[in-house]
Amino acid sequence: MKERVLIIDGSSLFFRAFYALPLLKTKRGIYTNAIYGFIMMLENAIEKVNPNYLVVCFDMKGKTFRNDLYKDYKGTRQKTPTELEQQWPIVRDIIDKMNIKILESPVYEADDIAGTLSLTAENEGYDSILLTGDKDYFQLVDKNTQVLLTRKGITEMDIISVESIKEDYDITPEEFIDLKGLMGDNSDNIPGVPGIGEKTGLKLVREFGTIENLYDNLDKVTGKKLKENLENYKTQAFMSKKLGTIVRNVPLDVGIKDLKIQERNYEDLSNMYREYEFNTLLQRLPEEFHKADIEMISGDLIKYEDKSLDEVIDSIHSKKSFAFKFVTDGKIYESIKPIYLAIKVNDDAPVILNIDDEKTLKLKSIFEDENIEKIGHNLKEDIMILMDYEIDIKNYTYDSMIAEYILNSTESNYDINNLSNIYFSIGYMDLDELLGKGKKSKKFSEIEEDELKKYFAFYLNTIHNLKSLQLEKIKEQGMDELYYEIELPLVEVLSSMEFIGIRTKSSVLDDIGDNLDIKIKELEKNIYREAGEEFNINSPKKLGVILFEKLNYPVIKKTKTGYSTSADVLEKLEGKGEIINYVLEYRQLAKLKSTYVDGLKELINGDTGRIHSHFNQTVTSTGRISSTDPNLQNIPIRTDEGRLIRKAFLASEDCLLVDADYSQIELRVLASISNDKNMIEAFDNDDDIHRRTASEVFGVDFDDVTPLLRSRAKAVNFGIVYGISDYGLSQNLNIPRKVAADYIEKYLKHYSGIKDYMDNEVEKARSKGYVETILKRRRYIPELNAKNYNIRSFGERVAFNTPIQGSAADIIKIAMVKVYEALRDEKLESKLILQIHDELIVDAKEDEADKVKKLMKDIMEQAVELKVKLKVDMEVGSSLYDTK
DNA sequence: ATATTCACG
DNA sequence: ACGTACGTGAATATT
Repeated sequence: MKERVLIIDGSSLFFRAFYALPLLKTKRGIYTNAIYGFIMMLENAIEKVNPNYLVVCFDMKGKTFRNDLYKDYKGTRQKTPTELEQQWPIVRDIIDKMNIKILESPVYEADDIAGTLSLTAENEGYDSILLTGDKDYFQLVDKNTQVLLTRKGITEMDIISVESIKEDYDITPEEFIDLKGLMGDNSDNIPGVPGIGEKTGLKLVREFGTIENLYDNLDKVTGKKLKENLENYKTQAFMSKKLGTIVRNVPLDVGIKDLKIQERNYEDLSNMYREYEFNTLLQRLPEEFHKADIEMISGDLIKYEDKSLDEVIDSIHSKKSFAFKFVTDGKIYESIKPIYLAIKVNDDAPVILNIDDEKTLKLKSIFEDENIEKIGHNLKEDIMILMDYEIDIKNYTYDSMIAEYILNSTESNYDINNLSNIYFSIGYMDLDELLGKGKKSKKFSEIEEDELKKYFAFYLNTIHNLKSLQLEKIKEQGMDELYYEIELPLVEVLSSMEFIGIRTKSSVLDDIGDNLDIKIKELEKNIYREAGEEFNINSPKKLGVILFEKLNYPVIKKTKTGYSTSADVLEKLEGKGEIINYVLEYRQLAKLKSTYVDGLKELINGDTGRIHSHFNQTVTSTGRISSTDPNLQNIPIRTDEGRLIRKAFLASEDCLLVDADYSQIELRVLASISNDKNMIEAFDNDDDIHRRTASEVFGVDFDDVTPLLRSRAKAVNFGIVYGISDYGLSQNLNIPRKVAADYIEKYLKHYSGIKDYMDNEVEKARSKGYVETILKRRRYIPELNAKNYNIRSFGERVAFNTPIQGSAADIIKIAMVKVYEALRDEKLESKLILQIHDELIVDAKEDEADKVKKLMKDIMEQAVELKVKLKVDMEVGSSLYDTK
């Protein structure tokens, strides 16, 4: 039997796959339907044909020689949808990893290359099979050449041979060229002869064979109109035939022998199939390349060993690397004492040890050994525990939670079980499943030991399996610096901030609370009096009824469930009755009392007298840090009454708080990345940026800018960063929409670089699927492809806001790591304790304060080199109230 | 569990 | 013609 060559019309198959399947999307928001369909069709064809040689031909973008013949060739083609465009590089990558050759040409199309190869194959004594969704290929069929035509869906294919063509059409394969010359082709915009479709075309070809013969015998054609059209469109018919003829002598620098089927790169394929969630394809790979699944089935993934601490220590010394997790009883921050330590040394099965203070301290030298590598998941928890034992961890090189966050900052859950699902399409158990939820939840010490050990075996095995996958991706995406220089060292910085906390005096809060209570009671009375009845002021529903039904205030905005009573609505009703002001003030004070007085008091740690807020490194989609329990990043400052709360946050004994605040960091970042000359100049001059904006946008002299104009300009500056709309600005400033639109227009004229930047960034996001910060932190934006206008618009705003907010986050994170390291290296006792997005606060020993102040300012201003200077304002005081 | 409101950058 | 500014977390009411 002859050897077979399978020639794939890649472009045709790719389009076919895209439209045959629903728009599939990965958990990360990458579209994959065309890729998946393509690979499935490819695999099915390979299975069916069992070829010895294999090649994929693609069309390249842009004009081909056919456009020289006829300038409108393919002129009616629509622009490729971006959902498809994005899948293009990925499918090529997969074909590469399959070690299949890709052929393409800037002059010829895929069918010309395919036609040339099939002819070459025939001449050299092979059979060839052409896989395509395009009937034009029928002209290539002969006794050694068949076409595999994709039918509906992605699994069905028809075999087209000389015989089947004869049977179905009663013409020869070559005659398809003539048929096309007469019929034309809508999709390629080939004109043909008007009035001739498939039926007439076939009749003519059956009777006359070639177009040349047809025109030689035109008198024999029956039908007046038909004859007339043939006469009138003769040149067009011949040109159409030429356009429809597949070229079979394309110069190629490969022979059939070069297309021999090669061993695939299974390792890479398995990674890619996982990434794109092609589970069926993953299962078809040889066993060893979907190991986690196999491990799970065989139970290896949850298998642990029982060894003594000494045995584990010995093996760590010989292997120099281990994954670990401390198990504390109940929630980690309630009780910091570990009861178990799970350790997995290299490939060995995990060991889950019962542990106490003495045993933990026995490991001190190992954790502090620079030559022993430590890896884990959510290491912040573990580092805090180590800090409690005064163990100073060295050489931690991998945290799977952090790694996943920089690979995809929009994931909602970074638990180990979820990562296992994402990467290995297999899960074992959630923490909630192990401990139970709500009232019935258990502590770790109450869990049956085998169950607990299985869970942590799974935990550590998964960390181990994830490591190379994630680190390779990080490297590929150019994020090594972000990961190794910023995010990873930051884990220790946040551990320390959380561990140390901030001194908080509850008596100050008590006093403020008592004061608030009096005022709140008074306001309550006034509100009830105005309303003429008592009701729950805290219920927007009931308040709405009182205001908009009983008192007949005009309804300005509605929510999904009823009337909106938010502050911006109430402010528009101001001056129309005392009750509005009472409600606004009541709301403000009630918020202070419940969230900031009562809420904060609960969270002062009884042992330390300090608040240990949690700084989360994997929450925001832009790269910022978030703070919870309590949120120390939203302590009141904008109103005088709220600001008093800050008197409760104090420097430690014999200490001062040193507060360093980046001035206008987001606008500076914007000036730099947009390269807007005007805004850069403003910062170079050290101008008051809002004043300068006001002067330019409102056309007044710099010195004549009034406070009102300045504050409006300030709102415009903020609006721009957020992705402004005229409506949004008009609402914010309470001005007519037309006026707002005018402001924006003037703004973008003066800062034209910013306009260009916005457009470019959205375009980049559309073609790549993501945007990047200055440190290559990524955010994927699948919303840009949404059909819904609102969602898509959101995507556009996110596309240019994220690089700004995210780059600012990058900068302060760099500063945090450097400040932390400098304080440690200079052997200072002062500690970094807070970060509030553009602000760092150090609890400094009184005699170190000056040194700390200088060190912080220098580090922060030099954190990165932008096109504008970074400016930091410093304040020192005994409380957070005094530093502002 | 979800919606509303409001505190911050 | 559409519906409207980025990123968070906490308290409260309501389903």
